[in-house]
Amino acid sequence: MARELLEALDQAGVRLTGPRRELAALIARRQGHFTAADLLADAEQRSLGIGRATVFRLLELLADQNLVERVDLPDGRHAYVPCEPSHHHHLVCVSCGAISEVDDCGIDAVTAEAARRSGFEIQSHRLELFGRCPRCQNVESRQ
Amino acid sequence: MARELLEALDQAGVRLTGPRRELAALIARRQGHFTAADLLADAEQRSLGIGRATVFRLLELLADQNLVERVDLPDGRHAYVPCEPSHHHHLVCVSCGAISEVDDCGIDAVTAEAARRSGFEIQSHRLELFGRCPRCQNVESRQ
DNA sequence: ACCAGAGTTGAGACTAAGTCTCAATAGGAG
DNA sequence: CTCCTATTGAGACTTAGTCTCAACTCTGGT
Repeated sequence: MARELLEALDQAGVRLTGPRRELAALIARRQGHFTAADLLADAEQRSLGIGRATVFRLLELLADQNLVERVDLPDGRHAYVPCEPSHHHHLVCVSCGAISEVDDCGIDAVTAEAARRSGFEIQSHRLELFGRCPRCQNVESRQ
Repeated sequence: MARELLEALDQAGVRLTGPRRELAALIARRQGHFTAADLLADAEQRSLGIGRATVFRLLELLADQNLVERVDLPDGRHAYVPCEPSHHHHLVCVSCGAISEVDDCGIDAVTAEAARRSGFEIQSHRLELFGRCPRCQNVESRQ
């Protein structure tokens, strides 16, 4: 998956530098969401000597390319989720942080209805679903 | 509207102190969303001598009572919206910040479908719609 | 293989957002 | 009115993110 990220960055016309390769690898080995601080900690732990600014800059780049999406967790923190560049939404497991992608199953009808009632011209929307993933449900029911 | 906030706080069993009354009034006179910094600036401008911590504490209280909802703006900032305590979503005008409430017109079907497909047990969701309110549409079309 | 120059980098200062602590204060129940 | 406790403001502190700048390193052209 690190490869995909790098290819997409290459497509975007930016340089494939050492730090970017390393960060791409770190992102790839993470599952579910992660925060900028997580990435920074990973890099630090491996003594990669990557600066704070570089991490934020890469995340911004990836977000611009829709390779990563910013998700606002219920507790107010910001997390990032590596994902497909197409429009979709996320299901976030509140126990383990696993992420599942959801495509637009009917949300457009909801936004259209809201637009009709309110008179707003809707430009974008954000839907985030929080719950427990199948694995965490199993773990809990076994206890 | 300040009165409603205070009554609700009273119901919640907390003290109706001076700072809380003043902040409630400030919130009431704001339209649309506002950030903690906005409130703080309001208070400062009027030399109310209200501390930063008090503002955040009140917002937390109000959020607990669902009298105010936290909205994550597209630019990543956190804003608050005074609103009805029932479950609903917000339409945010990206030009002027006006807020309109939207009740659940069909979103439950979407979450149910997402749950079915993914196996997640969905506990909560957040839907935010961004666009231009009727007034801002008019203003722009007149220019 | 080399070079030049533009894009990128890390360090660290800086800002903004939010939390925490603690002594002083002020609601409000009785 | 009194007393107890919730609440307060100040300010230190933490965390998230941005900015600047000199040094470095990709990469396309030769």
